[in-house]
Amino acid sequence: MTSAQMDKNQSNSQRAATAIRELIFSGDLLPGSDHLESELAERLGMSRTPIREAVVMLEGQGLLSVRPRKGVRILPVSPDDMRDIYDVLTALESLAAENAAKAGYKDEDLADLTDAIKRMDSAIAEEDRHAWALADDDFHRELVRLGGNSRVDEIVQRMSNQVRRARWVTLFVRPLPIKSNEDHRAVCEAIRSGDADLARSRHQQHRQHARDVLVQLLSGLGFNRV
Amino acid sequence: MTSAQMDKNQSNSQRAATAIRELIFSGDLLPGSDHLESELAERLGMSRTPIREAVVMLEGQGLLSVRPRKGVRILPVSPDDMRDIYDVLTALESLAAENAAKAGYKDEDLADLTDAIKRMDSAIAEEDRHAWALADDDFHRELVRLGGNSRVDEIVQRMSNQVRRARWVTLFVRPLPIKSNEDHRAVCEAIRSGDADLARSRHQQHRQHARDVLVQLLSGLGFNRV
DNA sequence: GCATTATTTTGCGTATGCATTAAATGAGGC
DNA sequence: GCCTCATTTAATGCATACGCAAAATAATGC
Repeated sequence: MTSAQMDKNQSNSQRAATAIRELIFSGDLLPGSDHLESELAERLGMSRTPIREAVVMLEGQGLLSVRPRKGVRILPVSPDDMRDIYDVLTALESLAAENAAKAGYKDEDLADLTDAIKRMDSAIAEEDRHAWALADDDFHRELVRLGGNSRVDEIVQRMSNQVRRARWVTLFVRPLPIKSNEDHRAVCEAIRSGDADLARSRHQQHRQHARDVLVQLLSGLGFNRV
Repeated sequence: MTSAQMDKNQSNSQRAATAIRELIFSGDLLPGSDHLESELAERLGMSRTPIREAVVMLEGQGLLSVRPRKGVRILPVSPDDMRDIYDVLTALESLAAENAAKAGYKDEDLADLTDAIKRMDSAIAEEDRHAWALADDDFHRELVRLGGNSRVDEIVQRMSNQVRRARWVTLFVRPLPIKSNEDHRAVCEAIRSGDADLARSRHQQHRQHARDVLVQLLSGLGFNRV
């Protein structure tokens, strides 16, 4: 899982950034925990300098905060945070859906999107939640890409990363997301037919529902942070 | 204008970040220009280390990009970029307006908002475009604050910074924004009366109009970058 | 025994030097 | 005259070192 391959031509700072990100997502660095720069440096086998740069980057992405003399703190994500993040995702992905519908894509342009839907279908048929999650990610990423707004792309990516930590809750506690696929298909169809309003509203509804389910779940199960 | 006051207890990295930001906004560092780290270090009277950290931060905010051996490039903002940015602002500020309306604020909570509107009114009466711009900024910032979503707040701030560079175009070339104030008042009223849908749709319309005017202006005047 | 001060420890911010490597320059062949 | 390859130049990425300030610990007075 930890794909720590030595990509030759990228800086140690970048390697450090992705490595620390991985450590956070994998749960190796728990939310709320503190870590000294020197500790991370030793752990990743480099000096403090690239670690610091990585930490500055990750702080900008909202994954951690540097607290002088207390180490960097891995930021927890509360249910309220999750609601905020989902609201941003809802707004921006809906915008992407709308713009994608306006762009007049042909069927071949939507190949990746329909493929992702297909994979979600078969994943549901086999009750393979992990495969479903991967395909779902692909769907959303491709949708945003089709939206053609690079800043939306970037922000959505950032927010998705923060949600990813609660993935195992969304995956294994909630019921199999069957209705979800109807939504995906509807959004895709609206894009194909160029109905921007429908694409937007349908995706918005889809995301809002997902948000409600997740927040309810997290609060109900007593998670105050993830 | 260059408020380079020596705030005693903040790091040089942070000072460097704000200083470089100022240099960009003030036009001292022109869009598209390249600057060596050592040059910036000397200019700000510190070593390269804090400069590098500042540069990493600003790169994360989309203001510049580090291009190894070519120096940091101040990123230009094309009309297309401007459209993308305005679309993000539209989506997120509309969300904020909606949430603000749902929050059930009392009149006193909306004091800052109405105050900003008042200042815009008098600024228009006196044809003081600079004062209007300041009040307009305040209005939008306060609106987003009332939305109560910290991530929306952060992202909007970031995007607004990028727009700010084209401010002089929006300010002095376009006609006096009289209609703009009607919009602001309507949004404020919708929030007061708790009409979330109206608040959202009205603000969306307001922003989309602003976007169209600006993009048209920039393209028409032959600005390919700002 | 507790509070308060003195001392030590320790983590961070920054400066500096060096090795790496991309760009620039020059030499030589065509 | 122009293209190719070797050489030089120089900016960066990184490691290291050091001083300072905050936290932790010990010591002293009450």
